[in-house]
Amino acid sequence: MITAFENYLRQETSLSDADIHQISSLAIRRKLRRNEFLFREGEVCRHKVFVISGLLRIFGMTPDGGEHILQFSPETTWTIDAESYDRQTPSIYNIDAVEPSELLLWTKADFDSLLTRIPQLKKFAEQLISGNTYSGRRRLLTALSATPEQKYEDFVQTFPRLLSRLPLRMIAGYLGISLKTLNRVRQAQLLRS
Amino acid sequence: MITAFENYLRQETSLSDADIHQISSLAIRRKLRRNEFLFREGEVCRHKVFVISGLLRIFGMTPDGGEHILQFSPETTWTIDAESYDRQTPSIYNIDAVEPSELLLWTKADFDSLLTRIPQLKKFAEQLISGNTYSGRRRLLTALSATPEQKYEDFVQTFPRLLSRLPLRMIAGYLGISLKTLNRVRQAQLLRS
DNA sequence: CGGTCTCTTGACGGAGTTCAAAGCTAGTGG
DNA sequence: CCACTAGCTTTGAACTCCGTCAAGAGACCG
Repeated sequence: MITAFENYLRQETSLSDADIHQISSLAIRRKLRRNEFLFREGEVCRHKVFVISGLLRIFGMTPDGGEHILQFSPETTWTIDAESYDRQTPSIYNIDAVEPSELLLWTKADFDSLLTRIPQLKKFAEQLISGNTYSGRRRLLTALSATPEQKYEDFVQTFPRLLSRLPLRMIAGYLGISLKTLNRVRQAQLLRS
Repeated sequence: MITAFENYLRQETSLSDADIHQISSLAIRRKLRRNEFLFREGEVCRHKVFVISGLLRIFGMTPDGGEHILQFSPETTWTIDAESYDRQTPSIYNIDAVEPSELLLWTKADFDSLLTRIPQLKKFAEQLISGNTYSGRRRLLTALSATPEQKYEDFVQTFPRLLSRLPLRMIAGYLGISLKTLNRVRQAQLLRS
């Protein structure tokens, strides 16, 4: 469990074993069942979250119950509502588990102290945040300009691994199209091949 | 011109006059005419940009010539393709001037050295970047979930000052709807009041 | 003063949404 | 481990709303 996280750090960073140990020693373990919420809109996001196994999603809800998904977080990725976490203000998003998941959590206080003590960790964290910002921007452009076909094609290219793990209605909720349209697109794609 | 920038820094930060002077002494002045490009997709974004006066936009182009606008930058704001700037890779976006504009530019080398020399500037820059990321995320949610009416209403609330300065086709390009639909929405809104 | 860009409007076509029903799958609980 | 059920997928029909095409009037700039 924890070793999965430590291996991840060894692979992705050049942190020392001592540092890695220090980081994971402050982690809180947590499991989520399928469909269980990590937190709901209105609450404050109090933890950094690393997904060891499983799959989370962060999404917003419309008054009529529609779910619009901003991001999926499969194993060996981080997730969080950065805005709520940084400012400690109520979040407008929800996070729940698409699959049964194992998580590591850090309180903001703990993680902040790690960031000051381990500059290399800070640099790594900043890289991750930047990458997230960039892909968010690309995604906004796609949302504004692409047809449903292009959106789906884009999704398949970007997340081939997730395709089989997600209910179609979530893919639709991620792409911002209706389930019906998603089916049409997939139908058309089958005929082409 | 430059004083406008220095006043901005005095107001928004607690930087010393010496620091402020150091920052502005490395700035390059630049003017853009209406519709003039700051850079085009395929080029590398080599400068930090502060808008003293005027109005810029950053946008992506579709093969058929459609312009999809990611962000407007009026006076006393910063703009940039962060992804291209940070990694020094070709950008997929364009930046041009909606109005005649006066800019300050810093090369990446110069600005990086300022960031190391003036920690407070670094902190300020990080705040700006975060804020940008957060609003980008909120915007993605809107793009995915809102109706044209809601998108327009949202725009009016968020940028009341920009409304009269922008051609309608750019507002449409920002909201991801057609000019025709935008007109319909505005028509309906007139009738309601 | 000419020309380009902008805004507005109309008609039309079609793509996407909504509603509904049916069969199937997979997760749950006994 | 099996049976049941809730949820998922697929499909159809009808409709709505948005986009495309087109034309004309007006505003602004050079």
